[in-house]
Amino acid sequence: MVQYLNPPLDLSFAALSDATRRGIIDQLGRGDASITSLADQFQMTLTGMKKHVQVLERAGLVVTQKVGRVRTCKLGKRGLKAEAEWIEAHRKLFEARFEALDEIISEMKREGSDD
Amino acid sequence: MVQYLNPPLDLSFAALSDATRRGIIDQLGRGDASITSLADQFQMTLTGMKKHVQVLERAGLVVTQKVGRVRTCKLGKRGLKAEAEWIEAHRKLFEARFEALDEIISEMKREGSDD
DNA sequence: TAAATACTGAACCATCTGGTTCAGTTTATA
DNA sequence: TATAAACTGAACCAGATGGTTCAGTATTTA
Repeated sequence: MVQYLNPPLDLSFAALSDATRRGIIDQLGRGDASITSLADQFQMTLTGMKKHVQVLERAGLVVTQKVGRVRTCKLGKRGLKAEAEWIEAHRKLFEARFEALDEIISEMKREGSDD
Repeated sequence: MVQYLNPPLDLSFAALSDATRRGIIDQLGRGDASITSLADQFQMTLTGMKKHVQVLERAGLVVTQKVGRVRTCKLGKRGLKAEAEWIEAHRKLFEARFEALDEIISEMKREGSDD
């Protein structure tokens, strides 16, 4: 058996699998925001929004800081590097597979039906 | 409120959030495989593996075809384009944010403490 | 044609998810 | 100092997830 463990990828892909959370990232790209303002924008309770932000925080995509009674959320420095790398590496795998198929198909066309 | 809906991204990011499923993609990059061979490699019941493959199939990342009693799994033509695009677009957002911060910091250093 | 192989579907299970409400606590503001 | 604002935590809920077992069906193979 082969082991494929990468907890940070698990957490960040899971975080990105929800449209609201992708929207929060979008929003934070336009400027830092409080839990309240995010909750307003996404028409959700404060508690609900807090949970989403926590998911993003555990994935390292967002960092928060509480000053006074306001918790400000911003994009994390960690960014999406690891995710981009996984995706790009595997895009190549996908493409390589199709090239291999294309070769086989061309081969078959050249030789008639074989194998 | 803003609406951020993109069902395919939901499905594919969710599919990618599991290490076993990322491993299956890895494996299919090295060649097509039956449910049985995947179940062996990942030490899982056939039924369990079938579910994982179904998740990947619904996300469009894998296609399968049953010939005789064997179901062969291969990487889907759809690939990871949409996912790569989302990630790249948002990596830029992350970076832009930090550049903005850097500017503010430099500004503050130049002018002493202000604002 | 009998036995083995490969899959499939239903049912179950514990845990996680995406939301809620309600009852606090802490911090500003009038 | 009383009230409002912003958050927090616990508890609940329905439904999804990641696995399992068990009982089939369909297809090879001996």
